Amino acid sequence: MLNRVILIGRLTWDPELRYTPNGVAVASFRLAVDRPFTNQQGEREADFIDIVVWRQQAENVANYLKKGRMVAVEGRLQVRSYENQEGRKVRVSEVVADNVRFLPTSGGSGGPSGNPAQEGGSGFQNDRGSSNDPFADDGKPIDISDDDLPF
Amino acid sequence: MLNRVILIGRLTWDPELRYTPNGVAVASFRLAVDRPFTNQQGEREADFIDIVVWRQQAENVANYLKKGRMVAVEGRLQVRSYENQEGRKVRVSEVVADNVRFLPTSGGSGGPSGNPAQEGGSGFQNDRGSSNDPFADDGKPIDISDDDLPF
Amino acid sequence: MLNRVILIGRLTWDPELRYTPNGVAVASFRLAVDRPFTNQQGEREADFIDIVVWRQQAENVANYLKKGRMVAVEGRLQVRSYENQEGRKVRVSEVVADNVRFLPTSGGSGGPSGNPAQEGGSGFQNDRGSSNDPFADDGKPIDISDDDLPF
Amino acid sequence: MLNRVILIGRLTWDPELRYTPNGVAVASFRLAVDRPFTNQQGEREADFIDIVVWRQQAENVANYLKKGRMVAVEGRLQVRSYENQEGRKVRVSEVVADNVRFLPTSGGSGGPSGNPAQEGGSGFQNDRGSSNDPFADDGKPIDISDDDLPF
DNA sequence: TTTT
DNA sequence: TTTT
Repeated sequence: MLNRVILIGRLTWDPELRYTPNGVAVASFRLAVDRPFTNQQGEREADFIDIVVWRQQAENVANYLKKGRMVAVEGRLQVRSYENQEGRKVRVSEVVADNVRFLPTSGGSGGPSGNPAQEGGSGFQNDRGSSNDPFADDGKPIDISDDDLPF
Repeated sequence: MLNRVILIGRLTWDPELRYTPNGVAVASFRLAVDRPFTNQQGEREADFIDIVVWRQQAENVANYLKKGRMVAVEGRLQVRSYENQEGRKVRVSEVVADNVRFLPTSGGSGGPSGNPAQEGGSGFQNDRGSSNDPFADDGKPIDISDDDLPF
Repeated sequence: MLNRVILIGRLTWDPELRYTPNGVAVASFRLAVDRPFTNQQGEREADFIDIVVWRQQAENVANYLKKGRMVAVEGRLQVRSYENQEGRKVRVSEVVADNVRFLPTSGGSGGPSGNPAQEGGSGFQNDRGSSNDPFADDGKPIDISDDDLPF
Repeated sequence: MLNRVILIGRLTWDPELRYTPNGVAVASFRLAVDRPFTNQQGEREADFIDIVVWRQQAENVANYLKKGRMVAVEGRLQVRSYENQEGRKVRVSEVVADNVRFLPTSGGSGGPSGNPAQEGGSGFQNDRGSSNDPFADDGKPIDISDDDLPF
């Protein structure tokens, strides 16, 4: 009923382009997506996720993406099932993308491109002037309080 | 019951950092998120979306992000409502982020960082070899066919 | 560059259907989406989020949805800005839906429809047989261990 | 770097509950998620997606969910890889859920629970009154026009 | 075959 | 093993 996947990761190798008998382009590539935590050995692992993309975006992917490039992918998770030569059922999972956004691969301006290590917050209170709400397009002074804490 | 927002965009100005009376850090910034289509004048518009982030990530955002930097944001859409000085009800919408990923801002290696213009596909069929399924880790030859077209 | 919103909530009133001068249908409704936590008074609040949907789905929404019905909505967050009669800039946020799924409103079979209260886990270990991986379609015995803990 | 999956589907069988050696609960189940289109034979297929959930939510899932129940799942897509007894590399994909919402299974009030069939829109223009913007909490009359069409 |  |  609803099936949505959004990923940001890097291509583990160059994309592969093929065509259906009717001439419809389909590109496939594998994405390394870093896990948000480290394992018990303190190493950061990744999930290696197969992506399929069709038609014009397949051509773009094949023409412009290379191993190591970073992309954002939107799509749905598809699971295909078949029997292999030994009669074993094999399940293949892949993300069928309807949107692949090419992202810059290494930063030029503006500081580090990765997230900084998690360090402790200062805990000091900001002594600021009249308006506490940077989004207020209206006169009301809104004081932020610990009531607003979302977690 | 379920409320999930995922955005990629650029900061329209430097983030602002404040603290609650209890010393909890909260950062806010505005994101320009390009729309996926052009308007009737052929111009690409953007949505300007306010983001709020708390605690350690607020400190990181304030320390490392600047106007123009690109980020991926995950969070929930929050709508607050209040009466302004003229007694009008004002609604404020913002994304309360639980995850802000810093992205590289401009590409070095590996080709263009934006998506290429949408041009027509070739329509020619690929003369491909033995394996039709780039993901197959098994012997079965799978022919892609137009049956697999997802849209 | 990427803008995706996914919501599950209930309509706060019946949808409203209108048409553009060119006869294109557009439906709008407001969704109450419960927050995932309670406020400091122990009450569960909700975000009230405006949804817009176009064309055929607008007609379906107008024909079949009523106040109180539960839906899943996929779309993008749009922020429009204009000046009101007093010359104040007003920002309007809404989710432009490309997919509205109608969900059953109250449970028949199979137990409670809401989530149960959070109670403590038992902590007892399961004494089971050979295969530890319910998804294994292969012979390898996979032992789950605390290494697999994702959080 | 970013890995988010959101699904709505039905359990294909009762969930299975296990515990790690340290007594941490882990539940697993399979979800049938209908595809948004029909295949060339006009049949609606589904993807069968494995879900894993940990700790307290695992206990809740095991206690309250049964085959056929509808749920919304939020999580990340995980791909594990191992060698089976024949020395073949097997890849296992599953969604590690951090949020499982129980949904009502069959509708009581309020009309049909599935989406209606896609029929043609009327194309007639609405003869509407004073307010054009159902969301306007302000004086400005906003005329919707075909410029607003998002797709 | 596994990205940075 | 495959939901409605």
